[in-house]
Amino acid sequence: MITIKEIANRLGMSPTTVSNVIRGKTGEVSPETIARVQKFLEEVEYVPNINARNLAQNQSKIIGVVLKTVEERFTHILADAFVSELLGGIEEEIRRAGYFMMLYISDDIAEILKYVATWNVDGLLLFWMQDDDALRIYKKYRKPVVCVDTYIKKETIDQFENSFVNIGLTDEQGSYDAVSYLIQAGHERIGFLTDDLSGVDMERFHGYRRALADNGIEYSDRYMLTFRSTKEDMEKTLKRAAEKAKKMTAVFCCSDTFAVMLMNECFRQGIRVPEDLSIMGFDDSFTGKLCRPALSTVHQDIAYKGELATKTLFGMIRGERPKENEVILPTELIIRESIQKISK
Amino acid sequence: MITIKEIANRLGMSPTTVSNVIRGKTGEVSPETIARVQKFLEEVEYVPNINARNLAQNQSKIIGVVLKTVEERFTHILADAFVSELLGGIEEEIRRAGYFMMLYISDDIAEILKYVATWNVDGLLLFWMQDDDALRIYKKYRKPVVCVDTYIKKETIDQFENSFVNIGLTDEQGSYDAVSYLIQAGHERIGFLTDDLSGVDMERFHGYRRALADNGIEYSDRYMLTFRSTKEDMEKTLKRAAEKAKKMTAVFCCSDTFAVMLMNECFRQGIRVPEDLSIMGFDDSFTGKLCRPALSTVHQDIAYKGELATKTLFGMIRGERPKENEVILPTELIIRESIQKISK
DNA sequence: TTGAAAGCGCTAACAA
DNA sequence: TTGTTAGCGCTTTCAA
Repeated sequence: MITIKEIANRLGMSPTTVSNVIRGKTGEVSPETIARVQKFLEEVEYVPNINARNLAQNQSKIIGVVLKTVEERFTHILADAFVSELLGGIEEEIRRAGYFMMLYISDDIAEILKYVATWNVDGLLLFWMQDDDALRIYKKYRKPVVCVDTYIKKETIDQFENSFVNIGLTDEQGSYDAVSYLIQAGHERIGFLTDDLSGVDMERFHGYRRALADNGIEYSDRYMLTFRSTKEDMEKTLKRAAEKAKKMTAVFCCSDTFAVMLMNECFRQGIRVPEDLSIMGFDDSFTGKLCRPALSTVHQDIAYKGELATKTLFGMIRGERPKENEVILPTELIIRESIQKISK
Repeated sequence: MITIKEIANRLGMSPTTVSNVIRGKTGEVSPETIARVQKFLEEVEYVPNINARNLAQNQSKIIGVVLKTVEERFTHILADAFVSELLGGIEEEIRRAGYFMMLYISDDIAEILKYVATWNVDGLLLFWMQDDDALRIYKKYRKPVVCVDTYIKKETIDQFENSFVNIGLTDEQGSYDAVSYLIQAGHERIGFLTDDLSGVDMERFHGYRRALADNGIEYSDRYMLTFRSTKEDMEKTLKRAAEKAKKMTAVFCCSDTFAVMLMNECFRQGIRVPEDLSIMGFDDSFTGKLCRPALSTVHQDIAYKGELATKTLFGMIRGERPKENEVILPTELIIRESIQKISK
């Protein structure tokens, strides 16, 4: 690969001039020189060494995308429909901005911080962070960060010195709407399916509880259906959840992925959907759109969420202070076939 | 961020010594020094600047993953179930090896080459390349490359100087098996659904043709069902494909994604699956596993394919010459519910 | 308008 | 066993 120095030699000028042309600092270069250099650059197909540039400029043109995963997850996190749709939106925005995406997947915040520092990443996209994790990252990192689907305490936000930004969703309301619909349809024994009752799922749980309460239905722990989504436990706990669900008439699931998995487990166990059990999902991801019976779910625009988060991040990188520290995207209830009206 | 030089100053020793400790070149350093340095490194939480290291060593610790996409694809390529499962396998292997993954998505080989050169990527994973594209990349790049699902001409292989490696599949046989099964089940008017009749799909088409021929069924163009998978055309051409399929009793699809989309379009148009139309997929991806009626399909181990490709690449990076320039992974026919036996 | 020179943080050849 | 020094390719300040 040819270097600037070499080009300068061959053209009989200084590296500075060549560099100036390359970087479009053309105010300081005469038109003829510009033309000569540009012509030559094309001839030799010059490609800059980004490591050298980054070192000199103390930047990286990399956006770090941080996915906290659990060890031994039942499938790789990238294979999840929700995640991959989200990443699609993000990748496209990053590419459009002339940046590069680097994925940091780990269950260990310290490790992620190490990667981010070592690559000198220009901006960070954080997903589903727990309270202190986002703050820990920010405290060390001190460059633009945008969170997605992150609920943190008021006190924690204050420590962010006005630079906490989250792209969220009307999780509570979305789940409230969905569960209310189930209740309108005659259901009372409504399960709640999750694998980790925190963050987003906790909000959805609140919505679920509120809908029950508003309709005078008493909540009971028996309605909690919980997966352990490791390779080892998934099958077992899925099976158990479906069995437990036999005592109910409907289940609200915290994601379409889970809803569809439950649906399939039901088929396996001879539980008919929706005749024996109504199922409601959340996300309206690709998976959910294509299953049968078609899944009723809480729609969100997944790819747009990723796009918006990325755009917001680039705004901050350009030095714009975000107007608000939270953007809450809407949800919409979509009714398809997986829910049956029943008479009490 | 603290630098090696700074550390050396504070410890009253030379940068070389510190660097040697960091890189585990401990043969040349006394135990006491090692201990002192290591203790200090932890104290100050030293993180190397990877740009500087890469510049000095002329490497990058990056594996480039090249996905050639079409402009205005109907969904982002990352959102495809097959792609995301594959990437899952790859990402995990790359991470395990202590490398980093960078995605290069473009419809333009020249652009991809630019990225690869600019980042000085240590190895390249190429997918579904057309004949000359893989060669063009290799010719310029001249570092380890592993292709996945790439069919190229014999002459082209020769130009690779023994360093062409492909991880492939028994595409032709897999499709032959599937279509043969359909024929055994009494089908004769069997459609073939693809969006781009080249590479992998072309092989599958060969298998389809061979199965027809072996059973004395004449092929006709009328059986070709073709999507145009851009945002604009997808819906329209999907609709048309389903309509065309009304004249058939079965359709073999080149991917589960397409199979499931067709299935849904059928529901929309009131075509019952499998009563009116049997559908066979290919890949056995997550999407296909969860739809109803459960999809009959040609199974392949997608994540493993990614893993194997990545492992092979790392072998080459370590300087091992690959034993063979092609590994062909097996397929297996999986019969679920989307196919109906019919009497002729 | 152009060029010389220092420096980004690290590695590596060589000397001590 | 440790240190000196040059250099990776680029940017940037400052002088010409």
